[in-house]
Amino acid sequence: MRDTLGYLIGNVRQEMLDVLDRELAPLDLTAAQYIVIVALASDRAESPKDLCRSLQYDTGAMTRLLDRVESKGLIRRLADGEDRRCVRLELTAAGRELYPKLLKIIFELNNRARGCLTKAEADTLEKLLKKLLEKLQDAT
Amino acid sequence: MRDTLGYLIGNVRQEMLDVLDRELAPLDLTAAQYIVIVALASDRAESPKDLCRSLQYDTGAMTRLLDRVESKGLIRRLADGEDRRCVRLELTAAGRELYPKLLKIIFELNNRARGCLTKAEADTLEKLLKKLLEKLQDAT
DNA sequence: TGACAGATACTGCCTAGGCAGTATAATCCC
DNA sequence: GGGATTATACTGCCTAGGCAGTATCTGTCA
Repeated sequence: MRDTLGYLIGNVRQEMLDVLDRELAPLDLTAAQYIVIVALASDRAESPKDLCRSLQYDTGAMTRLLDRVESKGLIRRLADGEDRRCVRLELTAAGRELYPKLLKIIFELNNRARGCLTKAEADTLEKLLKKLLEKLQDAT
Repeated sequence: MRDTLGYLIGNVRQEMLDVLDRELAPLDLTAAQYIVIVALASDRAESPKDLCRSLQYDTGAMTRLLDRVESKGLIRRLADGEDRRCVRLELTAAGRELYPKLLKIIFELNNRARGCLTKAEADTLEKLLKKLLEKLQDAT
């Protein structure tokens, strides 16, 4: 039972998430909020719609997540000139300032995890996870 | 970024959790609740204390999780004769009935995941996840 | 014995995600 | 053009987990 892939993956994720939350705490950010900042800063999203799609996130949950990030003064909601249903998101100066720090944290967390294994093992793990993810998504 | 171990693991977990929730829905159970039933039925816990320890779960969250499971008539809270701070948990008949069905679901989910890979790959993945989990936990 | 430390379960308050329903806007199609 | 469908963001209600504080109980040790 404890050897189940689901069990192992769940626990590894929890360990990594704990580390991430600890790194983010001094910045007064949570793991969920950090993803929003990174997605906006790296130009991979500029609206709630984009975020929901790329993160496969519930739209209701996203509304509230953005409320929290906005109330911290890290993003702004603007009207979309083209489509009045949409909201356009913009990082504030404070939000932009966080980005390099967040990149550093991601980078170090990844290194820390990979450092638990040999280079060959880490590469193999990455390859197997990618394959598993792909096949699981296909099955849907 | 999307090649990060953390990102991959998070996504694989989400996919597996989605499948699990879909399997459990007909039984009117969630993933969190199913773990409680299995732990009690397999004699790996008989109190909130045991559950919190083995699942590394917050005691407040556990109280409320048990509330929900109890309100579904699957478990009972009893007084512990030895230590009056403690609560003893017991499956009801309805709770016990679920157990074999849950085992089947776990078994099939694990097979489904492993079936996405070759036998050798699945074994390697399991081994690497175990190693990673162990090292990460040591680092704490 | 009696104060004190620790354990146990619980509560309140926070973040977080999912689902269903709603209001508004855009688009499609007749 | 106008009605139906779809898209977008949002709200309410649910489950869920973490942290801090509390009441009660156990065990220790001075």
